[in-house]
Amino acid sequence: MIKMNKERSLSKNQQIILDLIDKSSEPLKAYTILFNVQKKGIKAPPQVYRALDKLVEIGKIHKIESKNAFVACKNSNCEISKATAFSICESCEEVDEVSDTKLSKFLSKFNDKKGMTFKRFNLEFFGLCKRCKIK
Amino acid sequence: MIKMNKERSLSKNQQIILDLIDKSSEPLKAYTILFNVQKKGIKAPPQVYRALDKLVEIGKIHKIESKNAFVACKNSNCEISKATAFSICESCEEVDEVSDTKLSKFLSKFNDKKGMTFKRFNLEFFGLCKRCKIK
DNA sequence: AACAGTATGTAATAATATAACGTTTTAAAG
DNA sequence: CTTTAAAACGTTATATTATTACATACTGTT
Ligand SMILES: [Zn+2]
Ligand SMILES: [Zn+2]
Ligand SMILES: [Zn+2]
Ligand SMILES: [Zn+2]
Repeated sequence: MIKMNKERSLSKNQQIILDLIDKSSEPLKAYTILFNVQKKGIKAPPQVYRALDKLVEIGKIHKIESKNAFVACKNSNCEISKATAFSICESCEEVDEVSDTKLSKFLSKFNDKKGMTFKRFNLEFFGLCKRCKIK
Repeated sequence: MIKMNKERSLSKNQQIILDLIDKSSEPLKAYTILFNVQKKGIKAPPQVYRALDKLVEIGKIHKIESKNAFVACKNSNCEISKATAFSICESCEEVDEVSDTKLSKFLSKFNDKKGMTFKRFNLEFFGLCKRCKIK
């Protein structure tokens, strides 16, 4: 069985939730999402979490683990959720997806001494953004 | 109780919880810890979380963000919670602290294009460990 | 039409984490 | 030895994040 459809079409709930995350300037938490889509008929946590799981799986969004929050992938050529890196400002909480070829190459090629095979990584940098440094 | 160097001495609860994490072969979750120290008089979540927060702060343990679990630092020369990297087996869930000079140098020197100053990073690699690859 | 896979709606509950108190211990200064 | 401030403690309640379980409906393929 070969799957050919490259451009999977999203389901209704998936699209609603992706739209919300996409237009947000900051990472959104699951229950913030829930609150904001209740008027569209998504009323319960499992509906949100199921859509989030799928969107993460297909690489449309990423989870910021240290914040339990979700951002849209800004990086259309980013390998599907396999190699993610973020910069997080500890003052204003701004989150950006880092896309740096050297960085992702270095990490994708990185080999463990213990013979482990890496299929995926997630990297979170913390610090102060340009604006917050000035203050 | 031995403390001969100028290291900060831990409080009673901190020591109990560090001991438990230290002798565990796997990351421990907060409520697993709570359950296991109740016989020692630690009865409520805040007691556990307070000790965990402090232990993370002083670098004795690290939080595995993708698992909401805690491991002891195996790397006595690791910069205090500033530069952490872990390998996580997706099959057996084994977690190891990666200590690789090239990796930590590369990441500590990494500079954002947007002018952000990084003070800290956390990296989590996912894949299959040696044993799980064979199966 | 039959089937398999995916998605949905809903209720209940589990798991993770913090707020808000007041009290006690610790360590350092006077 | 007192005073004092910071850190740690104990306790109750509550907030936040995430999953289980089950019944139903939609999707595309044979
Ligand atoms: Zn991305
Ligand atoms: Zn900032
Ligand atoms: Zn360490
Ligand atoms: Zn394994």
